[in-house]
Amino acid sequence: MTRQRQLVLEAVSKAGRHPTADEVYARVRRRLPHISLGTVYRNLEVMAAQGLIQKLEVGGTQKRYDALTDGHCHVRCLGCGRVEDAGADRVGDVEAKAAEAAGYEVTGHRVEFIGYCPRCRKRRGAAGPQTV
Amino acid sequence: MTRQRQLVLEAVSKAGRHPTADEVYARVRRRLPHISLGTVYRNLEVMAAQGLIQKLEVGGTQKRYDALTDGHCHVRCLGCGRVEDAGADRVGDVEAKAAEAAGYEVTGHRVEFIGYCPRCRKRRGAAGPQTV
DNA sequence: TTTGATGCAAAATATTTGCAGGATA
DNA sequence: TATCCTGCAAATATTTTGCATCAAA
Repeated sequence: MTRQRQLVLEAVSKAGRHPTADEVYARVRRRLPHISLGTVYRNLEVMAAQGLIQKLEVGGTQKRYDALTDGHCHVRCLGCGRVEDAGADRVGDVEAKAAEAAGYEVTGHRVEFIGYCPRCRKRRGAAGPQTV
Repeated sequence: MTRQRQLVLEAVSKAGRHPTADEVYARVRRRLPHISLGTVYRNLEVMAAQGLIQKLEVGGTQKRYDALTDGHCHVRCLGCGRVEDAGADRVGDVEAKAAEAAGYEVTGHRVEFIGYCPRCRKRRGAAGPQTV
């Protein structure tokens, strides 16, 4: 755990609203002006693999990172692209639950399951689940 | 509806498993060798805006396109990246429903709601929902 | 003739990687 | 010393855009 990695982790936690890599980069540079974007990406990748943070990929052109690693839901705004948390993991009536979240006008939702297809299940041994 | 657009639409339908833009490009080129990748992207964009197809953005580095425009669920393989359909729109017990789907070993799921945040709701008038 | 679509190439965006040097154990 | 990490720069990968031309209404 180098100083760089420590600061990247802190930035992801403190940035709050699911920062993108360049938001993390900007935040870390306030304290470590010479850190490189490559280092930020590498550390985000390493910590996501360790489960310290979560890689989101919720749509839009950039990936986002999250300090909360449980599988909670998100709301994404079609207007400005912001992503916010949206309640419990297990969802009953998804649309209704979503509507509660922060006054959003919900136009839809998307559920994606993640795992291994039959072919990949055979191919891999006891390897742990990869990051998303 | 030009011949190019027609063929792009056909390619998305026939490719079946949520093709990426370059898969669509490759497929259309079999019948129209001089079509450009730019044209493919432009037509995918136009048709997604019209609701003829759906832009998926389910994670990974590339966007995917789908001829089915209802909000069904997907399973994505962490090993090979493939994306498949996974049952009904409204999900009761998401993990269980997903497990049914095509023998996947499901390691998690992700729910994303899409819509407009309070600020953007104010800003926009009667404009229809944008594509995802 | 006006409008919109195309092909091509270049630009923009986001992320990854090679490499030489540096820090750490 | 051996190992892992860094900064920098260059390379990749994906998507978008400018522009001259083309096709159709």
